[in-house]
Amino acid sequence: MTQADDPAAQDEAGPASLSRREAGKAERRARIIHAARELIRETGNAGLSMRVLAARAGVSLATPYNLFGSKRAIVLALLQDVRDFHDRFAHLRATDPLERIFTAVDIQIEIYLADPKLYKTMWAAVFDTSDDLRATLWNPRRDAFWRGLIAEAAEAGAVAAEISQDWLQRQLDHVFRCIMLDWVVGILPPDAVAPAARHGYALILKGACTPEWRGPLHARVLEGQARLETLQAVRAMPLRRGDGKSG
Amino acid sequence: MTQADDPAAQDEAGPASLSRREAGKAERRARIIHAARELIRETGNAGLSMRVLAARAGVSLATPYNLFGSKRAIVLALLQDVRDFHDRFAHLRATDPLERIFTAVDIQIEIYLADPKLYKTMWAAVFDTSDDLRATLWNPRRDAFWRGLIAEAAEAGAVAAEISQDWLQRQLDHVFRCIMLDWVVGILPPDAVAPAARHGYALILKGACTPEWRGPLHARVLEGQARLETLQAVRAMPLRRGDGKSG
DNA sequence: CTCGTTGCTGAAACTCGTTATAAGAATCTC
DNA sequence: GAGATTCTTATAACGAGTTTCAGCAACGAG
Repeated sequence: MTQADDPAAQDEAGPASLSRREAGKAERRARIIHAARELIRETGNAGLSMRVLAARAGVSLATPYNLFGSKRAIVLALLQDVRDFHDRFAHLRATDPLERIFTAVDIQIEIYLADPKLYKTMWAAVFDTSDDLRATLWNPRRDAFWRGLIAEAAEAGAVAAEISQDWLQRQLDHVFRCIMLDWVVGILPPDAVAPAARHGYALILKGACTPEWRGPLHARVLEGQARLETLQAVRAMPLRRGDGKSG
Repeated sequence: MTQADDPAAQDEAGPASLSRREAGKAERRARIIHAARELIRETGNAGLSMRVLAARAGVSLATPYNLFGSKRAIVLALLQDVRDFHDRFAHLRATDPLERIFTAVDIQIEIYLADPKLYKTMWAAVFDTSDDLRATLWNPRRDAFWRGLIAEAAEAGAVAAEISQDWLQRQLDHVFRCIMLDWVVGILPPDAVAPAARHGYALILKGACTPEWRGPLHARVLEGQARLETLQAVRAMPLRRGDGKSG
């Protein structure tokens, strides 16, 4: 749907300065990434074996290891170009600084849920504790983005001055990550992801806000609860199995 | 499938009621669990291979798979007997219903941090998304315990009536789990785990509490921040400076 | 005691991620 | 263009988790 095969999307600077050797490597890298995305989309998490990936990318088995280091690094490399998110967020104008935070969360979740096979695999790689690749994910840009949103909210007087913005962001991130994890393993159904995230964010932000913002945030908490309960009620309804897919 | 549902398999209190066959299985199970704990304590996460484990437990390689199903199931089985926690918590008397919640968190963290090798491995297994074993961890007892604490707090008028206790508990759990994850992968140093958890819990509970409890919870948020900043300051201090407690 | 069942053993095999190694091709340097 | 460097390729191998299967010992019931 997005730029699935866009090899030029990853080099941001000097295209002419690349030696031929480096250009070859970059092209092989792109082929591997492309093949990985395809394979994950086709067969899901389990379908991505390094041997199949190498064959699909038209390289030897050793090459992905030379260029990326490990399978997990390849999967995490897919996460890099989520700049789609920043584009979509840049187009957004909201006066309410807290509204901006909630919208950012929504956009992010929408992107992930639109391609479950791919992003479930990627988030599973995020929660992999085996090797030491967290620096890849702890993107400074991503961090800076959220910290900026919180700083804006603080400047607007929504977040209390004595609250540590760094730790506020971390706690929000905890909620987000665990909700993603629950989605990946199937505890949380897709349509509950956004409400659950909004509920958690509202709860934490309500704990960190100035008195005059308590009302709106409390309303958001209740709204999140209401949506979640509606979903659970629908799901608990047993016999209403009217999802006959014809064709 | 075969057995797979033997609720009190590890309980050695009732030997008479078990048939000899079941007793043998239970004893093998216990040996495997024991060997697993030993091996993890000795060599850490990576040192636990199924072949070594089987040899140490004095069983064949196939037996752990017969009795548990997978390596991950064995590691998660270690998590079952944290009844140590319930014992320690039962001895505790606190009038403040929120104080009880924070103390429960502290006790739990204390148990985990006291045996890092073992519990880092176990928590890593919790975050493993490969197979479908979440039911093992989503212990109904554990859930009921926390839900009970929150219900007590609600009865005492600390948690607002219109707040969903189920989702409040889930959001608290999100913070707890992600903090554990950050500890496992090394993002969060051991001495920051408890303050970070208290900070997150205070923030969320403050977002869910009744007006009269805002003050104490706000104080807890600030206290958590202060402890975290102290730790960061200590850590940022280069070591050539006299580290001793200069009076 | 006898027979059928249960389930462990031992060994082999399979898949997967990862590494090692030798050979050879492409690229850079002069 | 010749030599040196760098990287890919092909293939084998290792160790890991997991499965399979024949053989056999222990167990439960009659």
